[in-house]
Amino acid sequence: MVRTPCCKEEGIKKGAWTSEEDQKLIAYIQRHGEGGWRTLPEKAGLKRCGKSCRLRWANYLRPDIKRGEFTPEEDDTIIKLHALKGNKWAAIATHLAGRTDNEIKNYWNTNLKKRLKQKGIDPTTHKPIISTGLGPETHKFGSSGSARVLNRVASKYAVDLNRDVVTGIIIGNSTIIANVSQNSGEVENSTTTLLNKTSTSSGFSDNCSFSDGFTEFFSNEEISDMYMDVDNVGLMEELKGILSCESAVAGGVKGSPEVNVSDKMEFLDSWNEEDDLQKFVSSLSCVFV
DNA sequence: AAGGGCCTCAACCGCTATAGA
DNA sequence: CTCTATAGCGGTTGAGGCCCT
Repeated sequence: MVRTPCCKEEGIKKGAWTSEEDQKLIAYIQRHGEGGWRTLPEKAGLKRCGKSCRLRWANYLRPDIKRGEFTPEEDDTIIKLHALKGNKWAAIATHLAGRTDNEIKNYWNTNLKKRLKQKGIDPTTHKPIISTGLGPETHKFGSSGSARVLNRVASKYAVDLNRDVVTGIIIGNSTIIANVSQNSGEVENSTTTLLNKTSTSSGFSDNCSFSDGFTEFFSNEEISDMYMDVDNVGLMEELKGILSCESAVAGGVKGSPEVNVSDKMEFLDSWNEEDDLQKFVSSLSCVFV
């Protein structure tokens, strides 16, 4: 099979952009907006292929691009999101305002990957590289587990997850959860319990495993494919595990009432029928949409 | 000062996804 | 439904700068 070349024309320039070329591209986009990359070079008077123009604009010339060093907070977010999504640089970039996928990818490959290795963490699996001899230390009921259960419930009852809340759970950002929680009106105890747990659990601590493939968080179809055959027993067990986890500390979500362990267990004891799960889904007003 | 090795990051390449005819 | 053009993504490359000997 013969591939269609990216740039048909001869005499197309490659390599580093000159400031003159940059100015031409900026001026053209300011006048006509983004898009139409195929025809843009000719119209803008550039001897470049459209793809090259798009990349130059997206990765370097766009006015909203943030320059300079990555902050520790950004580092943290990238590591967490990489554990969650893998090498989905564009998806990761959507969580870092002003940073491009290319920039994040380069930064990961040149800095963060090494840093994780130095800490004894496999940058691909985000698990410790050196075995303790006692088997892998993973948190069954960390935030990843909580989010996984939400996925399973969502897929079973064909509802969509509120991405903001789930993202908050995944990256351990209680502010996101709290904001959405407060905006969604009254939140029942079950929601509060789960959010308290998920927002204050070990989350992305060193021994928390993220090898479960959480890219599915953001597509209900993907979730369904993976979890359609999950039975209620498994769901109930995981939910019970999350809600009864001893390390859970209530009060992680601002403005949420604290929930004590006996409350949780009383709540769980009543969960024996399929429609209890359905009630659970409808009660999680700020998680499911 | 020279040059070799390493690192960074902009840019390219190949592929897939998507829209529209 | 099929085909084609275009956009977008992720992996890879290579120029240039820096550091060390």
